[in-house]
Amino acid sequence: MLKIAKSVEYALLALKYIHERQDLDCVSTKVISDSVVIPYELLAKIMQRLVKDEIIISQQGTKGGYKLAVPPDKINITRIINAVEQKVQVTDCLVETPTLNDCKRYQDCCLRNPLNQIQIKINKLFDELTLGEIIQYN
Amino acid sequence: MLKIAKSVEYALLALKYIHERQDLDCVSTKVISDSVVIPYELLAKIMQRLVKDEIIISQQGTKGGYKLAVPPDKINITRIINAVEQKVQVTDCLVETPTLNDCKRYQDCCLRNPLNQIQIKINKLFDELTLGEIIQYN
DNA sequence: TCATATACGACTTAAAAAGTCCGATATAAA
DNA sequence: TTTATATCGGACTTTTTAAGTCGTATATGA
Repeated sequence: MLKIAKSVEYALLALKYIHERQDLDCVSTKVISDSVVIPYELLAKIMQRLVKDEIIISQQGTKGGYKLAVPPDKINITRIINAVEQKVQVTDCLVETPTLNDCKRYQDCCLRNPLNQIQIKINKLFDELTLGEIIQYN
Repeated sequence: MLKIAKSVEYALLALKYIHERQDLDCVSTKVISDSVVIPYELLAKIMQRLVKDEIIISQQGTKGGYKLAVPPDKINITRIINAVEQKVQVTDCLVETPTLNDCKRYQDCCLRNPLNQIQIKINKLFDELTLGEIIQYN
């Protein structure tokens, strides 16, 4: 439990790789997937999500690829997570106005409140961590 | 991603229920599963794990059941989580001396270090939260 | 116009979580 | 001492989610 999705790890690794190759105009999915060892098709999908969220900029066609849209220390991990994953919750019933569908015992669920506190604190951890801090290792 | 296992939620709910029924000598799995609405067989397994970790005390046979082994504010959530779940890690490769089996890119994995920092902070959140604090709601 | 890219959706497979079943042992009470 | 009601413990099945794959369309530099 409490596991970070592979797609988030792959996104971080790919973003690091792109940053290291700033000298190049852009880096292709193929090159990244070969270098970092990430399944090509999967990485391709992740890259597209990062483009949508304007974390990277794409260049289509031959000699195409991606480059960072923002310097690494201006991007926090929350933004990357949200770009790549949809369900990022400690428990399912942490929605504004839960119904029986979201929380079987929503009328007197003693867990929702404290778990929400946990959720807020975990979110804060990722808010305060930037891509720049991650990629400084190694 | 980052989801808390149902078994942990069930454990917390069950422990709360037992605490509320301190007046009784002990509470059976049947009564808890009916009251809190948790699948009986699943809860039975969870209760056994809580016994093994000496969070609750069991009384076998007719009129048997469980009671808390310790007051709720003396049990932190980490202990409950560890009793009930085995794999509680942000990423798989957070082991002492990772091999290629644990981490495909362990030789120059730039993620292990920062993710471990995250792991430590999340662990701290659960260390500092007691069952007493959880069950005070509602 | 061709080779090499990204874009996007649908699909399949694999792994993990959740839930079930079964046979055993313990024990209070009839 | 028998019976009903519990816990105990492992194996198993089902469901859900995550991970990975495939196919087709579009863009673009050489």
